[in-house]
Formats: sequence, structure tokens, C-alpha cells
Amino acid sequence: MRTDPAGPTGLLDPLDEAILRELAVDARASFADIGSVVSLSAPAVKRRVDRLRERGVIRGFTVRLDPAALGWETEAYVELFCSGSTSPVVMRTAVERFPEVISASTVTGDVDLLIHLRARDMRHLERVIERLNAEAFVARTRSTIVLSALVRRPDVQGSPEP
Amino acid sequence: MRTDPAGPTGLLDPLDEAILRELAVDARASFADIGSVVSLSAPAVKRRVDRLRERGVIRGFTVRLDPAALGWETEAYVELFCSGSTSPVVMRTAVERFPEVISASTVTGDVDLLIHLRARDMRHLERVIERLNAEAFVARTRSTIVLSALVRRPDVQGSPEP
DNA sequence: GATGAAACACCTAAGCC
DNA sequence: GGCTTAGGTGTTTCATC
Repeated sequence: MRTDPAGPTGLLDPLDEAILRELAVDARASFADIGSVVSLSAPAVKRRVDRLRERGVIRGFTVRLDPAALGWETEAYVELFCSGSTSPVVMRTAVERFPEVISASTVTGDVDLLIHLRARDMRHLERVIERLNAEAFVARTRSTIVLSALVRRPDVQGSPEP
Repeated sequence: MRTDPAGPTGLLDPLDEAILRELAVDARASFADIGSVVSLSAPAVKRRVDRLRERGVIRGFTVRLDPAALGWETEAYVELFCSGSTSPVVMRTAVERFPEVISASTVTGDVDLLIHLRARDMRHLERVIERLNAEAFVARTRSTIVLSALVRRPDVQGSPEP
């Protein structure tokens, strides 16, 4: 078995890190191209990528889209205050039905659920907020509209485990 | 020039939409595989993908990583209240230096800057918040820690235009 | 203007050392 | 981890509609 220099902490081999950096920049890069950057042969890169997928470090590969080019011009955070003690499963099921939702998390503090979403325009956003407010478990909402995006970096894109 | 069924609104051809859906699920899928789903030949798919890249709809392809598997277990939102009228450029420059920051946006409301970040653990998060607080233009911060991620969907991953 | 078939170069994947 | 090879893929060209 291969010695894992990362150990149980989840830290990675420097070569694995370099490979992930290249894949983050261009996930369709060939193993040979990645290999020439990290000084490894193509098969060696493939083996490491396969292993990273097996380990669950790599969840998959996806396309980076420009939402504005697709007509999604409005971005907002909507905080949900829930009535009584609503279970996370109920929240998740309800919120998942909205294609506008990018992420939804239960959080510490007054707010029960923090939602990050995109809408085509303000009119669309208004309708989404109304529909969120209409959910049975939602007591009230508080919205914050994004004025300008200063930093945008890659983040996890896989669905959370059930 | 090609007739754009999308028009100036930014909406897409149904075939382009289908191709983007496939790429969102697996950005390393072969053009032939995508073609068999959308009923197009591999060259036709490639030409459409090339055109989507030229148009800026596709910004690139990236890897989806599991932060927990990489040792990033803590996720939080930090709201920054800025002293006086700090320019967005100053905010951006300062915040960009933090590798922990996933996104930073100027927003409506009391808060001046909303930051989404990941840290290895609570101790790490605490240090990041301290460092953010130490920035010259930061009056105070308010933090919200993510308890559990209910929904996580792909979002833009390209850097915002300067 | 867009598509599909074919040709070639390149890459992936699975075997070897 | 590198090398080799067989099969698959990306990319270009060309004819067709």
C-alpha cells in the first residue's frame, strides 16, 4: 500500500496539491499536460487523479459559467427565520425545489437558514422571496442584495451527503 | 453570422443548454458522449462548446473538491463593517490576500462587506477573523458559523472582472 | 450557417518493468 | 513511478443540406 504523507489529517502530498491546482484552473487539461507541469508522466498523473477520486477528495469536474451571460444578473442572500423547531430535512426539501438557490446552510445566531441565490432580475428575486416566505415553516425573511462581487473563488460543488 | 435564438437577453439555444447541463455534471465527459445525449455528433458538440467559450458563457472547467477531505472543516460568513467610506478596490485588495476567502461581496444594508470563507478548524477561523479585524479599514466584524450544508450547487467560479 | 463522416494526431487506460 | 501498446478521443478538413 502506498504511504500517505497526508496522514489522517487529510493533508495532501505536494504533487497531489499541484495536480489539483492544475485541474482547478483547467479540468479538461490532459494528463500529459498536467504531468509536464508537475514533472510526472501521464500515467502517473492519471493514477493520482484516480486515487484522489477514490478517496473522495475529487468529487467530480464541472464547468464554470458566467451567470450574467446566461441572464442571471441578480445575486442575493436571504436569511430565513423559521417557526418553532423545523427539522433541517424539511428545510432542505423545501429549499431544494428552488432552482435559484445556490446554497443553503443552517447557521449559528438568530437566523435559522442562510440562503445564497441568483435570480434573473429584481422582479424575479422578489417573486422568489415571496415564495420562500409562503413556505409553511418560514416565519419571516431578511434579504441582502449583492452590489458587486469583489472576490469569487472555486468552492465545493458537490451535493452534501444526506 | 449565426442566428442567435437567445437574442440579446442572454438566453440560450436548447441544445447549448443541454450541453451545459452535461458539462456541469461531468466537465471531462467526451464530446461524443455529450453528443449521444443531445443527439449531435462530437464535432458539432465541440464547435458549440468552443463558441460558448468565445462568447464568455463558459469561463472554464474546474474540479469539484471535498473541503473536508482536504482538512477544511469549518465554514463561516463574516460581515465587515468598514470605517468611513472605504473604496471597493481597497476592500478587494485586502480581502484577496486571505486564501481562506471563497467570496467577498459589497451588499445592501448595514453591512459593508459580506465574506464567505473556509478554515481548517475553529482555531484557524478565530485567527482569520482576528486578522480581518486588524485591517485598517475594518471597524468591526460579525460572524456566522455554518452548522450544516443543506444545499450546495455549482456557481460561478471565475474571478470578477476588474 | 450548421451538420456529419472521415482522417490524423493525441490521449487514456491497462498492461508491463 | 516510468514505459509500452491498444483502443478511444480531440481536432481539423471536407462534402452535404
